[in-house]
Amino acid sequence: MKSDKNKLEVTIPDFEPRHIFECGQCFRWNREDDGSYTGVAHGKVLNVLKDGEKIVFDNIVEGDFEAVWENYFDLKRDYSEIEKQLSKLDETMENAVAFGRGMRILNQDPWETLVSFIISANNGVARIKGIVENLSERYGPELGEYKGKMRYGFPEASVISSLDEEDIRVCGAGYRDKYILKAARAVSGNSGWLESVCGLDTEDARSELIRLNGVGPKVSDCILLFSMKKMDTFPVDVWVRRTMEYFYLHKKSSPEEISAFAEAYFGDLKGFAQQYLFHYARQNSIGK
DNA sequence: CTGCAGGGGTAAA
DNA sequence: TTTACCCCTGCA
Repeated sequence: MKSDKNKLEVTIPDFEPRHIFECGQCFRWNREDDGSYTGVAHGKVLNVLKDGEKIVFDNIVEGDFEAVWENYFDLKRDYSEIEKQLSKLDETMENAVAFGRGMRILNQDPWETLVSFIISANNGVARIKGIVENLSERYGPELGEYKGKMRYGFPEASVISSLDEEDIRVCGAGYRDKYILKAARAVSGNSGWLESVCGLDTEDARSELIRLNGVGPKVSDCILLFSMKKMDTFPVDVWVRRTMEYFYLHKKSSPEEISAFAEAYFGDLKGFAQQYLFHYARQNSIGK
């Protein structure tokens, strides 16, 4: 590990920024001209560049690698082993893993993830990113300038709860404005509730999340997988459904049938399997 | 440039 | 089980 001021260079195996940031799990990371990515997470601005075997973290605050980023990037987990296990299942997984090698499942902030995936319903990635950015610029905290641009953190639930529907609508959220507002009021009015959901087992956490308006089976699974370390979930969206039907089920199947198959076939690794499959399918338009 | 489908689901009928 | 939903983006 080598450090400069605001810069930290670390050798990390299985770390490919493109696959981590463009596999559809996060919405606040953007590619720079030099191939690095700049993003905001947990109220911090960071730039990540892959330089051969080395990962260069820029704009990093002393101590934050251990305090924040090690967990955020899931660095304690052995992805080589996961990739090996999944690859030997069949040729599809072998291809999916080969394509997305270096992907990692992030540990994002539950509140931000909850809102982001409420927005994701019936929506494309480009627009989701725009809405999340608008919410942050209008109502989030200033985090200082980086590369000549002011950066903003995602607004707290208490801040959003004091807005009205129109304030959220102007960010481009469309009919989801009501859902976001209700979620903000539920979360800020029940202090500790969202944190307590993280502590429940997957089944119970899921039923809690689904009580929120705008959160159904798919959105709840994404929140569980991308912000609550519930790796035994298998979010079934249109891409995963098409891919699973195409490669495994060979017929039109309901999300429940697909989940059941995934449970039996991928077991404990189904969360990771989902992410490799989703990324592989979407980037290559498989099944469409 | 204008027009028009279609989108990483969900709630309500 | 089916249908409407905001509105931005992509592509005729």
